[in-house]
Amino acid sequence: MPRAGLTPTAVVERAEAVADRDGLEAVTLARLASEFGVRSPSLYKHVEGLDGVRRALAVRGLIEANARIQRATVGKTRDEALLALARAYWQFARDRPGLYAASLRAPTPRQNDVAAAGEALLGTVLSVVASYGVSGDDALHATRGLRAIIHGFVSLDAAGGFRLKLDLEESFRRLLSAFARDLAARGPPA
Amino acid sequence: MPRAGLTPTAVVERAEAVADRDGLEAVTLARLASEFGVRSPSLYKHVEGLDGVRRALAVRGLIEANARIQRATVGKTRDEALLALARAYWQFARDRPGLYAASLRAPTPRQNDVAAAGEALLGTVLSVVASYGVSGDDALHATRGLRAIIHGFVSLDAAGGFRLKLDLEESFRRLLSAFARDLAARGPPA
DNA sequence: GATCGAAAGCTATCGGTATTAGCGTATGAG
DNA sequence: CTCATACGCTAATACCGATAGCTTTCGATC
Repeated sequence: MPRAGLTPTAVVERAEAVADRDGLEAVTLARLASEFGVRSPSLYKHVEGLDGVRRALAVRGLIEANARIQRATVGKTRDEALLALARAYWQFARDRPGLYAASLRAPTPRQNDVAAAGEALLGTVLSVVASYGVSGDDALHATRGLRAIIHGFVSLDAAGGFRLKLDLEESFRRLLSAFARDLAARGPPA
Repeated sequence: MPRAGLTPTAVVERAEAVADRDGLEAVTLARLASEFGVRSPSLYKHVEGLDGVRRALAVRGLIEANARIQRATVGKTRDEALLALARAYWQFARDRPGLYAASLRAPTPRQNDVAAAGEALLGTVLSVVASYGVSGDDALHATRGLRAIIHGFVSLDAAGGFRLKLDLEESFRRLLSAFARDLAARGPPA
């Protein structure tokens, strides 16, 4: 019985591919094992069971989202940065639906790695908000609001919640611009 | 073997209780059967498998949310109605976490009952938006935005996404008032 | 009140999942 | 070349949903 050359990252990367192609529910140890031509118990030598795979997916999803957002917003401020952030996150959800879904299923970030990845993402959002010149509690309330808006819109879209023909981009733009106006009003007068 | 007196609604109501107490994942045919002192295959005489239970939960969740929102907004308009709607929905998610979660897992409302319940809820939201005097595409964009805001905020809260000490009510209020201001600006000058 | 058919709950079974225990072998370090 | 370790395996357990087909209960009808 030749070795399959499995590694933790190989398993998780395969899990990402399965999640993106066939949905997060399709990510099962049996499925992963079969894709590697291996029996499921063998996977336990590399990952901590199905929960371990899911946790790793969540972390990688958060990291990927953060990376995309940072790439998109670097050097930008205010409305330009806000729009870029929102678009980058939306695009992430569209490009990597399984990884995106996995990143949402990290309800109890007891695990340090999940918490760290989540906080990094939060920091990026906060810095965009801060570019409007708001600070302190204002900035924190605004960060919550921005997360809610983007998460709400993107997840409703991903779940097929918007069934009308009406232009989605336009809805998104309007929602963000209303938020941006409010944010600008809270910052310094100019 | 005496009859257990099962009915479709009895099964689904028990499923609601399990979902609210132990989470939606705990809603399993085996669990429901055991709660009724019955074997799992017996449930198939009353519901269409686990999928049937889930579908029924989704429908009942949407109906419950709609009922609460209608009760909360009746006789109100504009900001008063908007705030009441948002609060009622948030309260629903807090009071009935399992049923709330079930109402979100209706991604493909192919089933007529799910679609109908979803559209009824949508209609209620639309009527609140309409109270601002906006109509046509403006109203549809606004309805999408409002859904995104509320869904995003409430689901992030339900998932434990807001871990700071900062007052949640205040964050919610600010987010909604920014939206309301934009909405008022789109309506007739009144 | 007896009868009988439909409805309800049962057992048995199948296929799927995760997980653990413990075995044998391939592999690379020495 | 040896051998300890890492790796993949089989076997077994314990869940889960679902179907087939049997038995029993119950109520409508005569």
